[in-house]
Amino acid sequence: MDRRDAILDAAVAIADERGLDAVSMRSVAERVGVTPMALYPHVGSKAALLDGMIGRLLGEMWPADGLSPPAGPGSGADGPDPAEPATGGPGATAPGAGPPDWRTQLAAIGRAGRAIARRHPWAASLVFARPAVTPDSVRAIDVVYGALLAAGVPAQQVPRLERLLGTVVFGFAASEAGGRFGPPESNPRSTRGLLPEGPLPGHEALADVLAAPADWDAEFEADLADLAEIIEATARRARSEQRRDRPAADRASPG
Amino acid sequence: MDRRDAILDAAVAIADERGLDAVSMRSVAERVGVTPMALYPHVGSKAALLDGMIGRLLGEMWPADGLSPPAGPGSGADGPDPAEPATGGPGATAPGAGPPDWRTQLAAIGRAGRAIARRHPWAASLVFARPAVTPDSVRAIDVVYGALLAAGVPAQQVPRLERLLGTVVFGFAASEAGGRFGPPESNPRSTRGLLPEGPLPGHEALADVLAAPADWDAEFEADLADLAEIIEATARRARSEQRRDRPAADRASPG
DNA sequence: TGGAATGATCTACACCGTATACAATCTACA
DNA sequence: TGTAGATTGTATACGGTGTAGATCATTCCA
Repeated sequence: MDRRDAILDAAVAIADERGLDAVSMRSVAERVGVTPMALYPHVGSKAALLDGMIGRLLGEMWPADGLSPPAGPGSGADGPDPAEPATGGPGATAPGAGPPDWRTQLAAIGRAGRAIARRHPWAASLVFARPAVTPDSVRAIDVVYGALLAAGVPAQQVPRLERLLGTVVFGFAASEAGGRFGPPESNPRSTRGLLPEGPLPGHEALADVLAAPADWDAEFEADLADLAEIIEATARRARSEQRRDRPAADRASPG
Repeated sequence: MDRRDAILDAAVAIADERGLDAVSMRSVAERVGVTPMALYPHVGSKAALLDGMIGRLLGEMWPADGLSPPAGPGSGADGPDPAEPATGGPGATAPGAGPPDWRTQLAAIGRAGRAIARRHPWAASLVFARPAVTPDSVRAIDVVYGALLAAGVPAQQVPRLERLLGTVVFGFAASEAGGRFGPPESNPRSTRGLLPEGPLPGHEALADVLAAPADWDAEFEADLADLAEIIEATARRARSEQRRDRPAADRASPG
């Protein structure tokens, strides 16, 4: 194995076990069995090491060979794969069936993203904190592009919807991991949680709903369904406009 | 002014000027004119200080007096308010007009959130990194609840859609600030950007679109419009189901 | 007037990222 | 086979970090 990969693995393992703050050049070096300064020829800097860590995670999603998804939930990623609601990999297909339709494909990609973020709770916020332009992420984005095009989304809108999808998936995961979604009363470790003084008509009207515990799996699925609805509406709108513009002609690329 | 507020102001100012990494107990203390350890009785710890900073920002959004939005674009938030595309405050109304409809209200809240995140680029990622349950954020959430209820969203779905809205707005802002959206070639500060080896059919099919520069303002507006569409579809669905369940009766609160 | 509480200070500790200088090992070519 | 060059690891050191601990000044209330 490449020395760089060993370093990245050590860093990911430390982050999983003791949190992202525990990832220091010294701790990683110690785990690899080397002096801190020995890491620099391989990773360049601490920031580049963090970049490499998220790249490594996206590598879990699309192992190495291009577009094909992993064979199954335990295909050598990083240990047992607990409690995934639906599919194993981002593009998982029943063997022998045709190519998956864009809905199941996008939903699977979204679920895979959240699954990774749950396995590595430190990752989601990193995705927002630094540009993600590693080869692995480019590959992942390309698959999403393909699914959106297959759904009939016009090319103009595809990059935007890809970004929106990523924002929702990783934003959801980051909120889950960071505690943004947690109710205040479950977080009594500080003097926070004191309510504002003014009236809160919205909260009062929703008292019943807010009292019930939330089901995050269900909420994520509902968000995915809403995103699919957006995609479908966009495709539908494009189809009707195209029909109106050119009733029965071949389409030429504009511009 | 409370000493705590002065500390928070100093921290925010430092983050605005020199980035979040420049916010240290020592730098903040120096700006306040005090020893580092003197901060601890007021803010507790560095983590709590960061919490307080994002609370302070949400305080910009809803100044102090409960639900009423700021009177106009320059109503004393934090100085001049540069380059806002549409409205001034989250609930801005033309004076004398009726209460704003939920669409403009939600759009204004979203724009205000993004505007804050642009003024303080370090903030958006912090929102994801730590739980946001300050009094100010509770107040902000309450306004969103009200708008969603006014749109006709059933109570069951209101908290989820509020979270989805916040995820999209802050996720967009964090991506903008963190560089997740930036094209790789505009980020040449490292040896990243090397493309994967396999084919990228999606990118090839979208070559024209990807070559054009993106308009982030327009993209944000499009995302807001899509969210509004989701909200409307949810409300519409709920109305039709309700009509089917109780053909001509007064509605009683369920549960 | 006398505690007690609060706020601020000083010192110190363990840790951080990494610049710099140097030694060891491996590679490629004469 | 010998040697130059590159690559990889080490040792040391510097300036920075958050904060525990002890101490001192001020202020407020009994």
